[in-house]
Amino acid sequence: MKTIHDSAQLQNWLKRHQLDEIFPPDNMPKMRLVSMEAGEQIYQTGETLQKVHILVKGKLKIFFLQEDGSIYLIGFNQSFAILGDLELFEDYPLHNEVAAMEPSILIEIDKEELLRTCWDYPPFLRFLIKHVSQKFHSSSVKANALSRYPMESRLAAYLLTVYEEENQSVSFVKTNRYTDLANLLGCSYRHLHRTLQQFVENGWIEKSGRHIRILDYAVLKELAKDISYI
Amino acid sequence: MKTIHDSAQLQNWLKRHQLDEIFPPDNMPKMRLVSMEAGEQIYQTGETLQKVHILVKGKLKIFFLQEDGSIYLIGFNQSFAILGDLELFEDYPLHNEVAAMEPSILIEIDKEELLRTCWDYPPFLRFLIKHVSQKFHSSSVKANALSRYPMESRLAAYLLTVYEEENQSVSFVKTNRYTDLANLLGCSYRHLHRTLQQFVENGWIEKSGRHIRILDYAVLKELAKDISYI
DNA sequence: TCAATAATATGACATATGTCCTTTGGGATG
DNA sequence: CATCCCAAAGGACATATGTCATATTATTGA
Repeated sequence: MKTIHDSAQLQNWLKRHQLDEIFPPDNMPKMRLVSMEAGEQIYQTGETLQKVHILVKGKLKIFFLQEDGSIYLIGFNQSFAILGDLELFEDYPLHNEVAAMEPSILIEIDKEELLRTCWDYPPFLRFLIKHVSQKFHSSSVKANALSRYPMESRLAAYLLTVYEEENQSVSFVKTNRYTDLANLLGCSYRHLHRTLQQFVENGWIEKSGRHIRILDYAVLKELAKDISYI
Repeated sequence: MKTIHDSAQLQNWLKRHQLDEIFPPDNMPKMRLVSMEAGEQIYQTGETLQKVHILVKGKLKIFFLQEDGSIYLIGFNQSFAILGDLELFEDYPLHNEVAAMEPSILIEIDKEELLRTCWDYPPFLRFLIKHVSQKFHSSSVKANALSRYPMESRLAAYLLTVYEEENQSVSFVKTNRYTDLANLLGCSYRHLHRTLQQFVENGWIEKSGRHIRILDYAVLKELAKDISYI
């Protein structure tokens, strides 16, 4: 993560996402513009929140890291998102790990600084409420969907999401270790494998090592129902 | 739901739960104190939020009602809780149904009134953020737990929760139609029945019609792991 | 390059859960 | 009281998913 020393650009981003409206003009918190390269990660697991980040450009992947090291995909953030909003007023230990999927630009604000300047600024507080409410809503809808569909559907949904979000151009889904994918989908490695193989046998995907090519987009879409990892 | 015309008592509740601190003293929203009898329900499903309620005394049961009529238990609220906080700034159609489990007292505030008076009042906004964040957190922890344990555990957790929350004195769990319970637990009627029967065979519960008596509290507790419906 | 290690691939079997169908019992209703 | 109906109870079987063991392949480090 590198700091971009360019206050004009910072102003630009603030304007573009109407962030200038949520901070008190006469008491702006100090912020830094930072860039992340594709693949770069912010590790925060276990600690308490120190900095709040606002994604203004690029795409992020959000993980949930468990004690045993296994990883769950939570979702993707694109163009605009806030990281750390939930933990701003409540000191939960962080569980999320964030990785940039493409070169991304974020605004970084120190938590204490943000609280000091915006503690009493209603537009900021309303902004926060809106975002947390939205997160809550989409997360419960997602959780509900995830828990009631079979692996087949969840896998289809996952493949489509990653395919669409990550590298449509290549029409390949690159996975990490399949063990991680299994954890992410909430099933055993064995079962993931079985299901993948079944997809291959049905001609829906093509698989070589950790590369998966989507062959029948429509069928997967049908299988995925309304599940979405976004 | 009956209105309690007693402004002294209202003041009393506001003080007791430190609610006087979250409303602007010079611009208090109009509120009504209302009482609910045990068993009484507030139907809100499908509509958009009109009123916000703050539970100040008693106990509430929160359900989620689906289009097909099936009902899912979301949890219980006791002594103090806010209903409608999520929908205050975002117009989601309501899905929750609320029933009083014992005589309860709530403060009722019209949504528009609340927004008009507190829109710019930071203490109220911060109060809201805190509560929504907490809800979010506990709900994702719960969802995670629920999705990864077998029915046996979820059933045990459910029985214990209802037992503890609802009528410990009688040591009976009264259920509604078992079909509803099955939906609530996210399984088929058949499977619920099978699992209940297995509990009976193991001597953990005693079952006659829709009454279930808990016999082995400890074993169920062990089974329930960290699942909680509260 | 080769051995050591980690990850993938797969078979066999057990368990969890769903679907379908039939029977039974209790309460509502005429 | 007889009848009807809904929900409970349960049998039979199918499918989804997990566990364990083992073989195969890829990766890495000396």
